[in-house]
Amino acid sequence: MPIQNTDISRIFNYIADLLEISGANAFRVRAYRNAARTVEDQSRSIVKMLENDEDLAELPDIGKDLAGKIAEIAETGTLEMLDELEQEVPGELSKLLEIEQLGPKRVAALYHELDIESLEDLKKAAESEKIRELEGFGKKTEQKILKELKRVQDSSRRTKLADAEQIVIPLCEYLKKIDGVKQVTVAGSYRRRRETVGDLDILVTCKKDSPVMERFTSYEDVTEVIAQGKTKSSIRLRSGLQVDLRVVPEVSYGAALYYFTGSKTHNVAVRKIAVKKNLKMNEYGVFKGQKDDEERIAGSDEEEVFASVGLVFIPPELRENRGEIEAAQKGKLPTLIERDDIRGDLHAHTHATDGRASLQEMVEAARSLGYSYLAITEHSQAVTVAKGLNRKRLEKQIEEIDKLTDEYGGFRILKGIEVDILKDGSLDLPDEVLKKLDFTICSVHSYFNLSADKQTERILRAMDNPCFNILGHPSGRLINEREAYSLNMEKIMEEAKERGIILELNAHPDRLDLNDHDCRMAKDMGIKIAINTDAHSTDGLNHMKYGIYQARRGWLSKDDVINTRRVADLLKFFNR
DNA sequence: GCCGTTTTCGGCCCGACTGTTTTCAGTCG
Repeated sequence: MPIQNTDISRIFNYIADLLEISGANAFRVRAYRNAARTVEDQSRSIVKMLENDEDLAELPDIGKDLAGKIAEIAETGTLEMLDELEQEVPGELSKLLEIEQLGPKRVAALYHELDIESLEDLKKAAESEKIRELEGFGKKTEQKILKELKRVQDSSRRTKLADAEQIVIPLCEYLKKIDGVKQVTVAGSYRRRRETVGDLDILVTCKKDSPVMERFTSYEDVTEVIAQGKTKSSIRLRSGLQVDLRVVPEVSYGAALYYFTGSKTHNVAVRKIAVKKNLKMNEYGVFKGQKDDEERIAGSDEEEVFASVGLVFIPPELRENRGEIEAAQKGKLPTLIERDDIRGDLHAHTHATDGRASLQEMVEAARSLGYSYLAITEHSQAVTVAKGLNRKRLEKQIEEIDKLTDEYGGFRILKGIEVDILKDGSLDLPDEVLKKLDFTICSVHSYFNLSADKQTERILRAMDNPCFNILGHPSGRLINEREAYSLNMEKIMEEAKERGIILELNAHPDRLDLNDHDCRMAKDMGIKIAINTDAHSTDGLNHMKYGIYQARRGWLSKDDVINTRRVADLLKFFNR
């Protein structure tokens, strides 16, 4: 198995943890974390870059030393320096940092004073009430640690965006109704539309005497009040999700929204620009001048904050420090795709297979969304659990669609199939019947555990078939449930580009497949994307927005996405 | 450990809340 970028970034983060616990210089620690981030954000394989003799020290936050360390990892899979570090600090201690309340200083104290080396040791010590005796600890901290240990075991998972939405919308409604509350906005990774959120950050502006904090911490869904102050409170909800509320002054609203939307690395990078311009930037605004004589030059809205450091507005989805700041400086930000750009959906099932609605119901639902086309794409016969269509049943559905099409003037029902890519790379239905369709989506639904080489080869062989139009949910991952199968995505994309094959961005909130990185890579390579809901019900068609969010995070414009086209232009992509 | 239009040393983002203190260190975002 070749060394992947994530292997390298994991090692760097791990080193940073251990260095932190060993009391190393904080900026040295940060250097490792910054480098980990840089490596993770590369859409190309670092090992390949090395093979091409590229100088890794030219990457941001990677200098001569870390470039050498990356080369060592690429060659040996590990680092001599790490072995030495582990002699000094037990590696298990890095896991203790995942416990809230425990940072490097406390972990070091637990190790030196109580010989705690693992989560298990920690639990024993807390249960026997030894931790409260340590200097800097106390009874409350000990109890919080026990609680945290339990929570980490129960679920350390992030919450899917769609699930967070279910929780946050009623909470915001509740907050808006409280006396004196003016604005309520969810910031953080939720506003950046990350596929999962760790916690929720809500900002409010309100009149001075508003009881918003008290009402927030007494919301009916609260199981724990983690902190409560005048401007900041944190609660935990029944779902386990943590929610932070910040009350901010109106003159600072834009600065606070910007600050708490993040991402952290984006904010840090922009604050560095501010420092260079002799400005100070924080959640209260952008300030000019020295401490005693400060002047606020921006803060009430985000545009103003951006402008104060010479940037145009950067959409929240792009704020990940992946080149958006440089693009904004040069005026080269992409015009991101919007929900209204979508003219139709190219992936839907009916109750002929595992869908819940009839053909007619699905078509009606698509029409009511304002679409001008909908493709029906059932599973093929190999997916027996979904009653996948064989040749005969597919031909029957083709007839049905033709009949229904006559009834719906102006709305186009496209004839498609989600045909299985079999283990050997052949397609699950004969070409003669596939040729009768407007297009095909080809997907992997079996043998997820092949080696990267074999899986890649399998898909490439399928792509050799001239009936192959769209690669469905390309990585196969299910968020929080199943990892993507091993795959050389870059190779797949190169070949897709060559053959005019479209990649799907499956909009189902459990899939969001392609992910944001891969969308960006596809765009950079000039590959077109279809954003599809894979709807199994009329409601399922509404998942389109999640696909749009992910597409925006992947820098996609209207032009990059084929189902923003009129049907006549769309069909040209299928070359039939 | 990285970085550089105050450039090879000396910086490196900044503020709120908590618990354990008795003025602040540690942690978090």
